[in-house]
Amino acid sequence: MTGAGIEQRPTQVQRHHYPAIAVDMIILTMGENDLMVLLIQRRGEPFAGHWAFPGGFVDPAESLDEAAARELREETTVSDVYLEQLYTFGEPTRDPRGRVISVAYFALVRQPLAVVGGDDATDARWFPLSALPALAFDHATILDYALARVRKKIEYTNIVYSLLPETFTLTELQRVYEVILGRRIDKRNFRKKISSLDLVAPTGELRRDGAHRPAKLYHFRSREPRIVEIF
Amino acid sequence: MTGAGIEQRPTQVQRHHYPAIAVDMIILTMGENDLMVLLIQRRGEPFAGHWAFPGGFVDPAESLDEAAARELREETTVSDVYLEQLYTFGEPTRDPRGRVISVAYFALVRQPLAVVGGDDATDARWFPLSALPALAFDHATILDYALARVRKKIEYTNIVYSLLPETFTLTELQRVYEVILGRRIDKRNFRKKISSLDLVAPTGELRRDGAHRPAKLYHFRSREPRIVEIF
DNA sequence: CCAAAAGTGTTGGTTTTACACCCATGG
DNA sequence: CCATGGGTGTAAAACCAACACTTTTGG
Repeated sequence: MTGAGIEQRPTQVQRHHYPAIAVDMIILTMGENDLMVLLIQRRGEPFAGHWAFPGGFVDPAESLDEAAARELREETTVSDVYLEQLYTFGEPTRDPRGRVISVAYFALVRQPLAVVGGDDATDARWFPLSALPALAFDHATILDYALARVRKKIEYTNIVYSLLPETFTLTELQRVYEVILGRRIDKRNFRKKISSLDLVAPTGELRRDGAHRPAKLYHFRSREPRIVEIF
Repeated sequence: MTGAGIEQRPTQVQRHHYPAIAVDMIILTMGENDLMVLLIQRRGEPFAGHWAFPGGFVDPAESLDEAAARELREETTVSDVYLEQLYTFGEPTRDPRGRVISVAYFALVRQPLAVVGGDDATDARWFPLSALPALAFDHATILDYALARVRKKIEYTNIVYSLLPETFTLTELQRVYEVILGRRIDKRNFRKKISSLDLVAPTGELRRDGAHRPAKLYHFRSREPRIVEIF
């Protein structure tokens, strides 16, 4: 054994054999019929041509949350983002170049957020979950974690606000739940539930689009994350 | 910016400015009227005399899970433990000696597990949550995370099995839920719920202790972690 | 006038909560 | 025979799931 107990940490932090620490960002948004995830195509080895989550190393003076927020800013224009630490992946062999421990974060962002042009023309694209390309490293596993977390969390918090624009229709709201939970929801039951929770309020506006009755627009009463039992 | 995108990792992992990676173990067990947490008293600075979670650095060749399991073995004799990664804490200043990123794990263990005599007479003790000593570093924050996770998780999984001996009474089982959730539960409703879930089965034995009707003993049908909606 | 999506209530079944007394034992 | 904790059922309320038609509009 190597000496248990935090009290046995060296007085000065040593300078070798330490793994590198990266953050990887699972950035999700709503597509038409699917969640979309932002991926970057790798040019060099290993995994050249495969797609990976945006991410990068943690700077010496920044916290993990700050590193994640920075990486997010570098990829998208942010507003009303929901950002949460997901899990830390540290298999010794997950990066063939050397030991890299990755603290994964997931972010839920509003759709119209343009992908920021990579500073070096890296090819960044949104992919629907139903048509993912080959992922680099252990990123397929990481994505599984992220989706499990989001599916669970959407049921007992109000974080859907981060996936919707300022105003939206109840049908659009319902669609978000259906896409993430992967099942149809009864329209009447859904509206009854939502209105009993006081999460949203009508703006008074209508949206008219197409040959049918216009839809009332709603907005979230609060865009702060909050625990609310929804399903 | 420092160069976004995982594809820009250096070909060889560099050897400096990397933080140290530790695991910290929040080891919980059932006490009489409270959850208990295992703590180790620090001798040296910083935080001399304060108490801290057991933990230590991650070895170059081991995964995070392996490091956590090793630290757990070094502190307790293990059997039927539930072990799960909790969260990663990486504030740059959380350890005054230098940057240490701590991947926290929590473990739920059976009570009679003796604390292994520290290899160097470190003072390790169980503390009830209601009477904690001063904690070192950011360990009070970490404990809050752990408790929130355990409280949530106990409601939708069967992980209580890890806190109870092979056989137990329904009253003992109920007590675990009451202590962790911090509220009283109606005995009849609790038994109705538990028996509807098929989590436990009677062994046929009775336990007689004291001047009252003996209690039927039960055991868990399965001691594998499983998702079960309990409350 | 037709097609399309928006909007709206009721009923039956299930689940949850509240609540009080008898049982078996040891001393 | 008494004190102790073990064990059991029922009724009301809340919640959830299933289900179909009318409204408003644009073309």
